[in-house]
Amino acid sequence: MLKLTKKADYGLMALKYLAEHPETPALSAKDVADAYGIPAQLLAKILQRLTKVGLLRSHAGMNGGYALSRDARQISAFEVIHAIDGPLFITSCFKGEKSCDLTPSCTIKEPLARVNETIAGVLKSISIQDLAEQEHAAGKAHDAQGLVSLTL
Amino acid sequence: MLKLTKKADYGLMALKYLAEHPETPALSAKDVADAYGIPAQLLAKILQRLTKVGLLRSHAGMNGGYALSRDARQISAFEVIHAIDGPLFITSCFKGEKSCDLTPSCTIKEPLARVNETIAGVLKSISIQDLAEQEHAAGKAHDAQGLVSLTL
DNA sequence: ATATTTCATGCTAAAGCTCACCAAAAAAGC
DNA sequence: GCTTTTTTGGTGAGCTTTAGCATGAAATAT
Repeated sequence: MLKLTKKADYGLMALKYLAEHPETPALSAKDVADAYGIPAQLLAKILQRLTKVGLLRSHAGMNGGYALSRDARQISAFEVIHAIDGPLFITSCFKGEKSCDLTPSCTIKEPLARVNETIAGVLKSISIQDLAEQEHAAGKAHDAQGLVSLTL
Repeated sequence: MLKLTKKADYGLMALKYLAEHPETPALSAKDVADAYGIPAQLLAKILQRLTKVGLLRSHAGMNGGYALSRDARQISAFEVIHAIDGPLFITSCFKGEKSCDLTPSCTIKEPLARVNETIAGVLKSISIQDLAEQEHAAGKAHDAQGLVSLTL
């Protein structure tokens, strides 16, 4: 449980791949799909969505493809996940703005909302660049330390 | 996305309700279901599972029902969620022990595993007692502060 | 014994996710 | 201008998960 969808995984992988190849002006959806062995059609849709929200810049035609619209350091994992999977709510209660449909007694959501914000904060603190660096510097101890406080 | 199931919600609500009524020796599934307006049959299954993992103690027969097997302070939200929804994995990659099925190139899972542990840590730091107190002391500033560190 | 309640299954809809197919528009190269 | 490459958009089928219901068996207090 509490896992994100394959779409989000694919999206993160694709952005990481783009971040690792800054020299090429654009990479096609098929290039990325082949590199990771993920379904091309599905990845295409994902990249389209990421383009629509402004994380990617698309270029049609030959030698076209996708490229990051910002520096990899400026794109958080949270943005990617949010763009693909929608708003993240840990409780299945609030599906929008209003609270529980029939149960006004869902007294759980308040404390869990804090948890929600904490998780969001963690994901916001991780950039695509972090994901890309992870591979090159596998096992290398990293000095950067994100501290997240949770107040109940 | 990234939301837990209604079952987990119901489970947390039920345990919180039990924690709020320590005077009664046992509460039936129907009592809890009626109190929150959640389907009784579904809640029964959830409580059965929580009993099986040892979080609850069941008592059959008349005036029977369920009761916490430990102090509410000793039961974490993580245990409840884990018991109901199974192990929490943020990536859809590792479905067990082995990594990605066809893609050995899922270079995302390592950094996300850290996120996973962080979230688990947050959930472990929250007890049923915390949930129960939340209602009585709504708006009251709480001194306890759980600190979770995330090292990328 | 009997009524009440938990326990243990199995089953059926409903929803979401994954993935594939197809046609159309855009841009570059010949 | 035509072809090729690539994005864009719609649609639908197969699958898994989830939510909820129904039913019967075991346990227990009165």
